[in-house]
Amino acid sequence: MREATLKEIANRLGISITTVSKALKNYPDVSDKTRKAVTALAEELHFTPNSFAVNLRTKESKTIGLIIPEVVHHFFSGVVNGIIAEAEKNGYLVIMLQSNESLELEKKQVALLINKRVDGIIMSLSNESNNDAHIKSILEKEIPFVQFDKISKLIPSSKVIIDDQKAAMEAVQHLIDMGCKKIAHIRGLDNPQNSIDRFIGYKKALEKNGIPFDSSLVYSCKSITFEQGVEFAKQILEEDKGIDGIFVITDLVAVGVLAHFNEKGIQVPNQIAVIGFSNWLVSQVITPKLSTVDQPSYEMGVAAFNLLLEEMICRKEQKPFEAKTVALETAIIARESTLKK
Amino acid sequence: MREATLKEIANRLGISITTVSKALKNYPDVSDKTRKAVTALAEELHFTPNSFAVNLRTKESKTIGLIIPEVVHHFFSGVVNGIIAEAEKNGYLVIMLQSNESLELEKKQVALLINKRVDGIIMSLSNESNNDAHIKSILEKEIPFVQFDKISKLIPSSKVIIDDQKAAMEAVQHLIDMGCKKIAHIRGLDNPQNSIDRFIGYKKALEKNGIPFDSSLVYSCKSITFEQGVEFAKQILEEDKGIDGIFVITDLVAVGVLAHFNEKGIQVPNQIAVIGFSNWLVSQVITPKLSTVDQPSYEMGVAAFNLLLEEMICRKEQKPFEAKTVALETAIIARESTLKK
DNA sequence: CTGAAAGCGCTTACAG
DNA sequence: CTGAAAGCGCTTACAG
Repeated sequence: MREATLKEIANRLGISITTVSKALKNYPDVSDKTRKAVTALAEELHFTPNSFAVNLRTKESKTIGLIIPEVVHHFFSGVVNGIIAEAEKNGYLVIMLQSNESLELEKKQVALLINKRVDGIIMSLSNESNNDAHIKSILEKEIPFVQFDKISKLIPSSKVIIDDQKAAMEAVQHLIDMGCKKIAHIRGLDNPQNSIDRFIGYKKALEKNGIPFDSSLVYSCKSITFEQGVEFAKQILEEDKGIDGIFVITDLVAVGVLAHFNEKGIQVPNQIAVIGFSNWLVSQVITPKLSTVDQPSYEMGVAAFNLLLEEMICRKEQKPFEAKTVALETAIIARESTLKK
Repeated sequence: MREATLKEIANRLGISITTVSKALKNYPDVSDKTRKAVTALAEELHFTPNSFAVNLRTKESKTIGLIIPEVVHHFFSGVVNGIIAEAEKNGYLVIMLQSNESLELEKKQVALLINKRVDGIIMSLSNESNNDAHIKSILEKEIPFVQFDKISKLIPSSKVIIDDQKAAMEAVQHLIDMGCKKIAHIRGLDNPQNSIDRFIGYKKALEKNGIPFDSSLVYSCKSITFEQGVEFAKQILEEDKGIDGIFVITDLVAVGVLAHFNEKGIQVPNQIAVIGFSNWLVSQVITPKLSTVDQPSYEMGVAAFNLLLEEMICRKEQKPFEAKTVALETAIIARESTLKK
């Protein structure tokens, strides 16, 4: 089946392509009669404008690029949802790419998106990535660009983040409010900013409550896994330091802690309370249900797209654009693992 | 920064656009000297062909569309990974859209992709979707089309599936092998093919083992949720029919069953064994660890893209194309919830 | 109110 | 080996 074109409609109606185009775009300088004839025939032929031609003329693709380290994480799929939905609402489609935490791949993918001439790029950096040339090339070409979650502070673009320090402080405060006196922290890897910030938040909360910081109560993950949680739980029981609350870097690890405590018959939260971070699905279906910090992933996606849209509009209208950083609110979700009876 | 064009290169070098184009595309009828001059200048100017113009000329976008019900599911993110990676390897980019299980949205999204003139579409249907007009319109326009996972048999397109009947049979056989005598099935919604096939597999396994089918042992989900699993677990205990094994449509629901059994002190698997389907992350971190059926999600994505590529090539070369169905192997993952002591 | 014309940036059949 | 020309399908400034 051949696709209908403006030309075909024009020929059939014995009018010019110009007039057909105007009629379909509701330009005011077309007679009602002509407009009706055109729209009727367009409908009949299932005419839709050839987007390749439109792109070429308007120099816009109404498509944006999205690069993330991995969708598999529950958090990222939430963000992806938000971006795609908000983009669709605004007439944009989203090309998705995954760097799999590889700087090499990430560079190639940025080049692909630039060649594709997407109208903008949203990105969460791979762990290896920082202020590299490929990112600079985006900014140099003045392609609208937004970073989210795993960002580089060195790159002057709009950003969407959460306040990890504050969120961690609130989590630890929650444990304190529940009556915990000796609170351990299972922290993340050394490098990532959010791991560092959550650790700082933990310390600040202790300080604020006049609890002395004790570095022997901090356990550093070698990997972010269920098994790592089991291991530290075991260690904590063996050491028997009187710990009565644990703030864990992320839910997956916290679930490992709970699994071991369950096995050993430790009463959670009455003997030891546990709070995680991220509000994964798994935290709601584990027994006891895990208290955690909710990151608004969908909203993060929405915010990221809207920042991008703002920049795309500014660039198009040749107006000055100033990068913004949006920090989204997190929320403590108190469930069984901290609500003492 | 203005983008370099063929015209600019031609002007600077005092040759024709035609020759520049040919030189860059390694046509044989260009002198070595000219070719070198062209490639050198192209490099210097960071020339990349304007993809909008290329699309218009070649009538190809080197972009495919992907519609899935939800990325949040661990299974779908695996498939998405596979599709994106394999597409990238072959020079294609992927526009992703989510139907959120809404037929309405799905229809709009198909229209968006058609208007966008993607080179092909890969899709997993929403639960409400079947042999609807929007799908037919894809086939009528001869847009290469591949279905995966949640497919409609009525639609004559290539498909990538698992053999749900066989997988379900194996799951139930596993329960029987573990000594279960009275096996219940918590089945999925009425419409989806995989829900139907798993139910058929359940019946076949019983039949094969000479166990009479008892429709009162089949529980039909109204929604695929944790809560639904809790509810049926409660009902099963109340009815007290002597059920000693349950095959559950998917892990999320199975986890709900386990949660309720844990709460009531039911010994799993010794009193009642439970097996799920899909091998979600959550099934490995729950106590007891959930036995399940592993679906090869990444491989499914790779296979789906390759089937699509095959069709895209055939269409382009105007060769006849015949739809194929690829069925991937599943595997029983036996964990604590079925391994009786 | 209508339409001829230029042009977006490329590709390719054709002539020389 | 090189290039003029047509054309992909649209948009829009301009003339009438």
